[in-house]
Amino acid sequence: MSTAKKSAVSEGVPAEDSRRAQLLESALGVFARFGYRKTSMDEVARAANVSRQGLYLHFANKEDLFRATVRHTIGSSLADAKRALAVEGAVLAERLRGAFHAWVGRYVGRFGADASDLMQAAEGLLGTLVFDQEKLFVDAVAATLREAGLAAAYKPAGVTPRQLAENLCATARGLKHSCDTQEEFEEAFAVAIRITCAPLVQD
Amino acid sequence: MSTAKKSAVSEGVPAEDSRRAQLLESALGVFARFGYRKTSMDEVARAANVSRQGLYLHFANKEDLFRATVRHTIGSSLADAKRALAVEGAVLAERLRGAFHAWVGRYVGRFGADASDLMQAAEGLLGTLVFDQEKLFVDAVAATLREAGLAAAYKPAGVTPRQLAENLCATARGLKHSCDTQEEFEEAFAVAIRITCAPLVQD
DNA sequence: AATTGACAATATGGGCATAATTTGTCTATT
DNA sequence: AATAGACAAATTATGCCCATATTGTCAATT
Repeated sequence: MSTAKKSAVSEGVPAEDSRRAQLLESALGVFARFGYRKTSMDEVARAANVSRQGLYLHFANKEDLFRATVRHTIGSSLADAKRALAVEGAVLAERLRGAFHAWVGRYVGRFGADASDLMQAAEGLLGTLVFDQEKLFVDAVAATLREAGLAAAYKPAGVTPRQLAENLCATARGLKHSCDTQEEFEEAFAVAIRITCAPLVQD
Repeated sequence: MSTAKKSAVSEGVPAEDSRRAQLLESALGVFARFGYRKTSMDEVARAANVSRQGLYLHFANKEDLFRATVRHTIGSSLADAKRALAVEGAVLAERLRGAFHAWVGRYVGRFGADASDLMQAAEGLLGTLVFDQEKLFVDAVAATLREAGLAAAYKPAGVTPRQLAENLCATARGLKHSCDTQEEFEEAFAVAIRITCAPLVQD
């Protein structure tokens, strides 16, 4: 569907797509601060250093902009998370740290009080996409835990890798609500990882 | 301060205090469903099967009723939790299950959409009481974990009993937000306990 | 100790007109 | 490809009035 121009650059990424990505990053910042309802196209345009009409040149309307923002954000979050999980030569704990940083930690402390309508808007405009992507994230974490040998370590306790992954997600969710800053979150979640990976520590 | 009447009963609990406790239990149900703002004294009175004036006979006003409700609820939650942690002849996992049931699980699924102002009201009318009690809960859990020998098991991983306790609290917080029913919460938290207690399982 | 009925003072919610903002779409221009 | 200016339509915020609900406190009663 996308009009594939010939302006492909060294990286293999069309210039227009990286431009679009810049706009979406700016939009994410504004949506996170003000929520869907209280975010105006003008505010997004100013945050992205473009004119309001420049926004409409890339996105049909506010709904379209929001859909694209969520898709881009959650898509790159999942991609970054999977990349972190696959890093060669890193111990499990470090890979988990990177994955959960990409998936949640990166966004802790960036949401304002009016942002409580974001989930509702996302569900209304994108259906089960967020939920689906979250399931894929859990899948990826569970697979990594299994390959790292945690399945055997937790077998006696009757806990599956999937349950370990879901438990880490639940902990991250809780910390997201109780931590004010990103640093606080990362530090507390590092503990959660040490706890989960404890059976791997040779003593 | 309390006018100690001579109507002490078999249990050693004055009849008026158990009456008061009944009123507070009813009040908790209403506050949980409707929040502080949208709860009326009339609603509480009807839920407790007393007249509205009967309520004012026990509590000076709505603020007083709310303060007493929060104090009673959080106080008995902490007491029940400590009791569960001290149960003789129960394994650690079972004691933790009881403690977190008394502290959080018991209340999962009982809060309505309008209840989001409860924390704010509690902070405004009771200061740091809720926060303080939560700290005491963490202390109690941490002490139990230490006595159960988890400190030694997690020493190699560099995790203290207090960090284990705080991590369990974070997980409980996350599950509270993602679980719709109490059963769902208890089941998921049982997994969290198995993970935390895994080092104790002899294999 | 608790209930009923009643009361004034206050708080809250709905409706409505108006002002202000925002949206989406034009043009003309660089 | 992007900007600026302008525009009508739609949405949202604001102030006000009024009806209703709620609060806190009476006195009378069981």
